Amino acid sequence: MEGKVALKKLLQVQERPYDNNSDALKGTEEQSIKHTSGSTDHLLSLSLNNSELPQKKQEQPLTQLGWLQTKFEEVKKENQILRSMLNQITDHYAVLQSRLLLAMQQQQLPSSPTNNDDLQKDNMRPEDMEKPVLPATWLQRLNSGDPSPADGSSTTKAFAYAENIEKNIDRNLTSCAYKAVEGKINKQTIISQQEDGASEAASCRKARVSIRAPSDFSLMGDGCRWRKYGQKIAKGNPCPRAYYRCNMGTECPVRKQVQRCAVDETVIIITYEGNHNHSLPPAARSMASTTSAALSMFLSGSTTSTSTLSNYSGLFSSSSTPPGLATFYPSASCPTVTLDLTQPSIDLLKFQRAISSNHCHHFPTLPLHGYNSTQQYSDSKPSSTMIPSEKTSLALVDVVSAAIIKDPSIKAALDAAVSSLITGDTLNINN
DNA sequence: CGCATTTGACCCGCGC
DNA sequence: GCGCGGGTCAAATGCG
Repeated sequence: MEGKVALKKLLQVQERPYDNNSDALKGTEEQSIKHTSGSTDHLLSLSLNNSELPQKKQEQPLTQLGWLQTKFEEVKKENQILRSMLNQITDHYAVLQSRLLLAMQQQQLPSSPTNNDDLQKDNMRPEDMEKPVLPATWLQRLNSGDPSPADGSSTTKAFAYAENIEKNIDRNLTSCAYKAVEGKINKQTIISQQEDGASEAASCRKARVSIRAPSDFSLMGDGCRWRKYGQKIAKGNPCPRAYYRCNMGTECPVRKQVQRCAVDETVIIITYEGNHNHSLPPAARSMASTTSAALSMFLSGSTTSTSTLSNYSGLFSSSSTPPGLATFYPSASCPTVTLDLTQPSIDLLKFQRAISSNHCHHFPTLPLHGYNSTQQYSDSKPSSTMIPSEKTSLALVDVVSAAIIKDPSIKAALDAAVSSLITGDTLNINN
């Protein structure tokens, strides 16, 4: 799974149109990365551009052989570097995935030492927290400016591109986690307002992850095959709600509902329930585009406070109230985390700090290799309005995690939604 | 003809 | 116990 995602990213290096930031492999040599199906043993192959060969081949056939051998060695080394990159990406994806899960599960461990540490982290300088952190070996290569034995340009660009990939993976994972956590925070607020938190949690049947998205979002496939098995007009919404069942795996339990928003028909609400029992295929590019665009939207704009989110009480917010980035709706039978892809932006940094500070202390053996998720994004400026208080956020993370532990189905549903989002974005890193 | 979708009937949980 | 509403089933229908 992790390997496939990482590989897909590298494959995209070869396939996607180049732009000024990611023309990683543009140059005289065109590298192609192939992999054997069902295996993590990736074969890196090379094809040489004919323009490299011209007069030498005719005028100096003997030196041509030597030149080719030299070139072959150079490319061989470069391929080794690329292979190393692939492994790095695979490892990092696994780490990021672990981090997401750990953030949800940290509640299981004692929290006393964490709080002080978290407070200390609160006092860290922003520049410390925002400094991009890459794996040691990766950083070493980037800092040395080396890796290519030839001209260095293509591989260096490849590293830059891979760095960008990593940022996007991290961004999306933490975004989704943030949304889930903030949604849970909001759930907690609502529950406390109702003074019925315990009974609500006990009555939870299945947890869901709901995604608000622009209507064109629904036109895109999300990489899964869905079979429609029902349609119903729900109370309070003239638009019918369609019920779909995942048709890919045998007896896949994942279901989704698709419905237009009652107050804004340009918005659709996709609700995922359950967890896929099969591997997900490469998502359709169109879906990836839309997902990426949606992610970009909420990653790059204004912010929403938890207190604002807590004002939501209806199943879906009305047009008169701004949609929440992540909201937890305590509906009658099941809790629903709503990820709002119709609204731009969240502040990733603070959440990343919260997550990383918590899990790092709870799981000291986690193989982070000095890596943490705090990265600096040019389009994601820290904002004090995102969360009323970072201490509040950290405390709420604990509260939230407890709810997730109480209801594991939340994680399953979140997994399904996150998988879709991540799968989609991996094909459109630099869009 | 096979498959997907539609749609009314039915089931189930919840509140009164 | 009853009614309501969400969710699911399965026969009917449509489509390629």
